[in-house]
Amino acid sequence: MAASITLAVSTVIFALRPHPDTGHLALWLPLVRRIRSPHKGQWALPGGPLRADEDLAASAARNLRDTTALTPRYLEQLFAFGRPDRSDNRVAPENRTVSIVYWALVHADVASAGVESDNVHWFLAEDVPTLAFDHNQIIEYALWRLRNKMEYSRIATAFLGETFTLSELREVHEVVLERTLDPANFRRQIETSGDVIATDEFRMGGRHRPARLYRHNHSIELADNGPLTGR
Amino acid sequence: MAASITLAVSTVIFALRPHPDTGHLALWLPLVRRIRSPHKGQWALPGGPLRADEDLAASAARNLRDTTALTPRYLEQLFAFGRPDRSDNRVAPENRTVSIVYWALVHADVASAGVESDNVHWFLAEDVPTLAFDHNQIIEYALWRLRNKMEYSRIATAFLGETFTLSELREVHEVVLERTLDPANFRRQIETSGDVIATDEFRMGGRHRPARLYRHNHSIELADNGPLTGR
DNA sequence: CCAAAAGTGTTCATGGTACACCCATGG
DNA sequence: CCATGGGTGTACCATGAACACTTTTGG
Repeated sequence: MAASITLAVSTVIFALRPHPDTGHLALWLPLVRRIRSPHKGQWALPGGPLRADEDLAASAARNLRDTTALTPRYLEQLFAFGRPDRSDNRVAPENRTVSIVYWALVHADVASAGVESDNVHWFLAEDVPTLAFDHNQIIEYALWRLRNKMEYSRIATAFLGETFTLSELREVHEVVLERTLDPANFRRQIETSGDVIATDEFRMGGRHRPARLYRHNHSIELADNGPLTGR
Repeated sequence: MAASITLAVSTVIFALRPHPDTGHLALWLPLVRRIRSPHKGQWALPGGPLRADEDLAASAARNLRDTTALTPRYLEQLFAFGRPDRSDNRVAPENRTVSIVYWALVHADVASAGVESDNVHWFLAEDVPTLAFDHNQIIEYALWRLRNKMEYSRIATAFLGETFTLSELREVHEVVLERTLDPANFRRQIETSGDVIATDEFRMGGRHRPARLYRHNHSIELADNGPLTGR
């Protein structure tokens, strides 16, 4: 029997939701339970074979929609993983899988939290179990890319709604980067970057001065991917 | 007949050699002539199908060795290109190819220049002809990544031999970035980065003060690819 | 001595960091 | 009134850009 190579697309999906213990925002990601061998029953990244007439990014977006019922606010190719031994398939060792992995940011509102089922579960990024295949390493790499991009692009707004306060935007940075940021300096950096636009509205209700709402500047791409923009 | 997806690996290979007109260094890359349909006779990136038991990076290195008889000084995955229509194959429209593209830097010494044949030819990066498939766009993207990485990593040394002067290193940056750099400031930036180590030797022979030779610091990776290092 | 590149010193602008301080709201 | 986060001002420091200047070779 001839050896065959299967091409699959998987997606690492990130969202911010409150931490169950502290109540502060935390990074979450959804995983799916494998329903067949190999690694049947283990948790894994959402994904599946690339369809015959489907673009790579479209396949990632479809997997994302199927598992979370959400639309990605940001979607980018992460890496193609193809070590011959990564499938670890004792059943058919002459077959291997090459996975083209995307990573996505979604805005997880309350509604989307209810999409969980027995086979789909959201995990804290800091508390991911042992996964099928090399998916733990893939998530590590996706986290590294997310943190890198958080520092020199405007992807943070993808976690938020249409309008947001600068405190909310700062909290996104703080949660992802795992360090506190000076509110005064953060404000100035964001304001001079031109990435956000001030509105006339304010977030009222706190026991403190109302915070101005901003919206993000749609005329600027979330991240500069050079000649690949829009691909 | 069922639709099938072919998985191929291609490589964008960069080297620096003198420009035929000006004599200054310039960016070159080797292309191969396609010997079969589609696009038979046109120039294209070196590459081919992934072998059954071959790692992705190993496949790229093999393509590189076959076309240039060289070993890559730097090799990194660029992107996976998979638009369903990118093959433009009128013969078998139900088949498509997904290409995982790598990019490489090689040190092109005199010997390697003789490896050209009727089916392998080095082109100036600024003067690449119309290529098969979407390979022109792929090269544009590889150039963008090369220029980006040149500014915040130490890949420039991959173009040079074991020892080099700071002028030579600066010229690599200048040619790739297409702008001149202040020699005094460049020197200080490189020296404080710790990327290179001064030797006791000097490059003699010019009608000017001899230049100290440096070698690169092997204890630092050429580029920080995070958890993917060594993969 | 001159030309040319190697190498050093100094100044200035910019951008980030630390932190003091005032503002506006709810309670 | 107080507590709390929103928002402003300012001083300091590190980094990089610009450029004058000295050094060492070959011719």
